[in-house]
Amino acid sequence: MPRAGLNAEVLTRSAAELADEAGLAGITLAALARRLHVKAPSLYAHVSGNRELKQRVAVLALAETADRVGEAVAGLSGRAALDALGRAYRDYAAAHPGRHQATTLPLDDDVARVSAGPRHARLARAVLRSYALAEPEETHAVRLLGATVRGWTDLELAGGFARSKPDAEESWQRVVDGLDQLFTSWTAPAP
Amino acid sequence: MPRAGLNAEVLTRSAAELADEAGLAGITLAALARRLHVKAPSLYAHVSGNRELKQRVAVLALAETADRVGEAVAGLSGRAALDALGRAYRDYAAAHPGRHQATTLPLDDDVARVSAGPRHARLARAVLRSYALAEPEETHAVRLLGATVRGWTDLELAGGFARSKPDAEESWQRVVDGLDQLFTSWTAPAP
DNA sequence: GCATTTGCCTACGCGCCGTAGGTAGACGAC
DNA sequence: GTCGTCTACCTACGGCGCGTAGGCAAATGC
Repeated sequence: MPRAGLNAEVLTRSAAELADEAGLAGITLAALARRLHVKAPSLYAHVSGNRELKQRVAVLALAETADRVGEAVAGLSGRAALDALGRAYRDYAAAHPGRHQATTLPLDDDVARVSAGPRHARLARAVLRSYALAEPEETHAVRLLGATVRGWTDLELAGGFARSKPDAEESWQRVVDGLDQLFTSWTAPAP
Repeated sequence: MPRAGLNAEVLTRSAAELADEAGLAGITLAALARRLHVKAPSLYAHVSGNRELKQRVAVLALAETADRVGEAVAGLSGRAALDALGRAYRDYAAAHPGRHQATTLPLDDDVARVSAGPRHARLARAVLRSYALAEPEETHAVRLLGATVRGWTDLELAGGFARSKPDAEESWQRVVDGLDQLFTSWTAPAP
């Protein structure tokens, strides 16, 4: 029998494709083995099990989104940067629903440490830089932006906007307008 | 053997407790049967299977949150209503993480129709009424509010704010300030 | 008190998980 | 080149959750 040339990297990429086709729950050692024309127990030589596999997909997805967001916002500031950042997240989730779902898994601490999570925070901060908010206000703004983009993406992916009237895209533009306006006039807390 | 007095209602409540203790994936016919001191196949007399069980928990959770939010915002308007609405969601998710998670399941169309989903939309609309936005701007604002609250809740539950410096509560207050300010000065789109 | 309905049971087959232990391909030593 | 050694992949197995089939006994109707 020839060797299949497996390793954790190949398994992770294949598992990510599986997730995009069949959802996060579709990440299964058995399904992965079928896809790679290998028997399931062989996979345990490369990953410790189902849990690790999913975490690896999550880490991959976080890195890929960070890459895309980074490219999307490069050279932009203000409203255009907000739009580009949100759009990058939305587009990635639409193109790779399974990976996006993996993104919402709670990561083990040691995994989280090597993930692109902090990069996402830095990207949001970079986008907000043009609004020149002083700390701790910038952190509050980063959190608002993060929550809104994430919530929007999840709702859109779940079809929450598909059945009601105004187009999701139209609403998105107004939301970006709103956030831009808000960050522009963001003030320190009332005493 | 005495009868256990099971029905779909009892099963759903028990499954919801199970979810809060062990996560959404902890909703298992086998675990539910153990908890009810019954054998697993007996449960199929009351629910069609695992999928229906989870959907029932989701419907229950949606109804419970809508109840809480409704009580929380009663008699309030403006910033206080925004704060109360968000807090009701956050508190519910913190107290019932499994049920909250169930809330994010995509529901079958017929299940969605009998769920409290529309009630949530009406509550958001009611909270925004005091800002007197004309359509379609109110719808955009409802979506922004929904996305932000949902994203915030998920991030907080996932521990996203626990490891970094400013308190989640402090940020939340500033976010509510921001949303209040935004909705107050919300304008029609530039031509 | 008997028939029917209904609730819970045992028995079973399937699929996925993860472990144990075996075998054969790749690879360096000489 | 042949001989270990390592490593990649294998078969075999036990465990558990799902869901179906079919049986018996408790509740219910007449």
